[in-house]
Amino acid sequence: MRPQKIENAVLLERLTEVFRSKGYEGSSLNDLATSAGLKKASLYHRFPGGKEEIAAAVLQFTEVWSKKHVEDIIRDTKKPARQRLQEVVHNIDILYAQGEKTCILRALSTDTGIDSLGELIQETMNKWLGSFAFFAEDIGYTPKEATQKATQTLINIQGSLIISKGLNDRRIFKNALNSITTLYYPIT
Amino acid sequence: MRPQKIENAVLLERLTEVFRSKGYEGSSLNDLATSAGLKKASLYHRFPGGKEEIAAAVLQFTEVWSKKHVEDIIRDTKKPARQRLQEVVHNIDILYAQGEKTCILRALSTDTGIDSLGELIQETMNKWLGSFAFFAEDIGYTPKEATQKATQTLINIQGSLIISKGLNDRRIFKNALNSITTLYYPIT
DNA sequence: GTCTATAGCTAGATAGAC
DNA sequence: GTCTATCTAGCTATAGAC
Repeated sequence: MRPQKIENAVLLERLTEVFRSKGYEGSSLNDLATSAGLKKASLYHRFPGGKEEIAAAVLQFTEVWSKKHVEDIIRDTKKPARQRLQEVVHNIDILYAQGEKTCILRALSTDTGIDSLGELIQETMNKWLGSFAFFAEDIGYTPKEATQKATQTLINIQGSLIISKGLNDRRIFKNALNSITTLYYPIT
Repeated sequence: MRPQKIENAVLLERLTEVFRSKGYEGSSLNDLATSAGLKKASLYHRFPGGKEEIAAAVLQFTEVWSKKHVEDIIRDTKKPARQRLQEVVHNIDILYAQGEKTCILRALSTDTGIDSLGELIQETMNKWLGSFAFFAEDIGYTPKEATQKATQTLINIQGSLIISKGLNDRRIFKNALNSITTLYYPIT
């Protein structure tokens, strides 16, 4: 029972970064271990299920982050609506480092062929969708409109991240983030 | 000088499918060779540069496809504008198999670390962007508006592919494709 | 809990027969 | 041009010392 060299939250953050930038197959256990500041065997001690379990843990960690920085904020009806949206958009901006970093859900959605990962991805995406739809209904849109706006929000985020990186122009991500606000509060 | 077992275009189509579904690192040379109906060594004969050259060839093949099925059509001012847009949207629907298949540009944009691939991806995305912007200007939008609409078009396509797959709901892709038309021809 | 050492395998890549 | 056979390096994963 030695002391843990790296705290769990920090460990998961570091592991997330590796998967994010290299994808599932592109991230070797050596990559993961090195970035974490541990040796391969130590990673296996923490995650006996190996790479698959690490990826699952990373996705669960993402879900926890999302609950705190997206869901809980946007559903907190005690705060003014506009402020809630603004805060969440700001957190998303930080999450993706102004468009520099890709989405972990996307990075782990290709290849693999591991069903459990797909389910975790779907779970988190659904929670984002539900949260934005809740928000839209809260400020007066019909359920149908709300779902449409929430869907468009996710599309704008994911799409702009890809186009931003592909065209190597981070302004595209920035503009897309701004467009989220006008999606809910149109300039008439 | 034996006869070629598989024609070049067919070969590239098959190789594209592998990279598309498994990504760069996730696609082994055995995967690629098997799907192509050749042995590894034969692939090396066709692509001496190995996996990297195969990926580059696949991206160039994509560029040729795009010129024929997107650029040339949407820029053909002899045809009515609405019809051109409709044809291109239809081709995109087929390209992504109604949202079932991912984008090869996206699949090859993660990991790798091979600069030349990123440049090819950027090239193709830029051509799509330029084509849709040309179209928007052609039907009366200002250059600035045109660029915005073209960008939003690419965002909607890429974003809806990801969200569609992530939430396992192909209607999201279908709706996004429909929204492209209203983006250029708003229902006032 | 972390480490070194290593097993067993598959990856990308090449040599040479036909 | 395609194939079988093979090399080496890197992969995932485990055993066992501390």
